[in-house]
Amino acid sequence: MTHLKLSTRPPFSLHSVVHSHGWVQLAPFRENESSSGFSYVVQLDDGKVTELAVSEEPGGVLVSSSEELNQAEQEEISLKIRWMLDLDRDFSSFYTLTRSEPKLAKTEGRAQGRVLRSATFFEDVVKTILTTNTVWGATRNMSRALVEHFGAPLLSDANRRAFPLPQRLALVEADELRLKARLGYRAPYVHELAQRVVSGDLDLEAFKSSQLPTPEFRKQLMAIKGVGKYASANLLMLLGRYDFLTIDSWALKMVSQEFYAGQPVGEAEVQAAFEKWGEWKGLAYWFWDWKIPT
DNA sequence: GGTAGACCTGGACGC
DNA sequence: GCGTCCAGGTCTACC
Repeated sequence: MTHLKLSTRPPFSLHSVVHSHGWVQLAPFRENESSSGFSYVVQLDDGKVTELAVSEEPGGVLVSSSEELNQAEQEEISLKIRWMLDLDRDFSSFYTLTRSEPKLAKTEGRAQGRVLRSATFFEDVVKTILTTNTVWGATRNMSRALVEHFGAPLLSDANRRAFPLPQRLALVEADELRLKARLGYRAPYVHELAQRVVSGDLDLEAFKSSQLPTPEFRKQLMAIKGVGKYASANLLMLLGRYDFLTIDSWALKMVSQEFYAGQPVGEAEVQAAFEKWGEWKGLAYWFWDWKIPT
């Protein structure tokens, strides 16, 4: 077992990152309620599969690997966890704005802002496609089935597997994805995505550091089959681009209830409601203290 | 550019 | 237990 300690920019709360959205419920994540952290099975560049247990400690997080790691593997894990938890981002200007908004009054105290990501952007794109046009339970089932059938196993426990690499999914027929992972009509989208990544046609990991303006970047995301308006906005959030809102049916319902007395609203009204938040509008929307309709 | 219909799964509901 | 209906985004064909 190898332990790594990673520092973070304060304020930081691992609990807030883990509960920022539902990703921790999707395999190969597993929530650890006793430590307010999580575990995650990952396949490293050299092929090694290890399970990481992540918990909070003063000044940062502790990462415990189930396998012994050499220096290069430790550095790879550090980079992955820093990305997954967005440890280096500065949220101070967002918190300055939230201090004058009662609906976001608790955000700074809870250190909310960081959004949990998967280790690779490929994994996040696939999972986002799995959230479209379905209920959350089905998304969880599809993600779990992908991992169970196509993920690389831990040497010590074949029941724990990493999220499948694009190389693996590119070799699987779309029909097999449909049948075994119950992906339905999404199967050819995931299959084509994996093939494009493997062929070099699409460098998804480079998206993490793209400098393109958000509107153009969004067009790139929407060029991926299966990624439309909602999915692209969700992926922009995951990449730390908060100047674009995730508008889905839930957003329309919430904004209608919160700002328009229950009257039907469209995308324009949702955008208008959060326009003043500028580069932080996605986060303001995400952590807003909504009035949940009864 | 806008719109209608198909795609697929799982939950809710009625019988 | 079985059948039916519906919600949930995106794509494609068509206008």
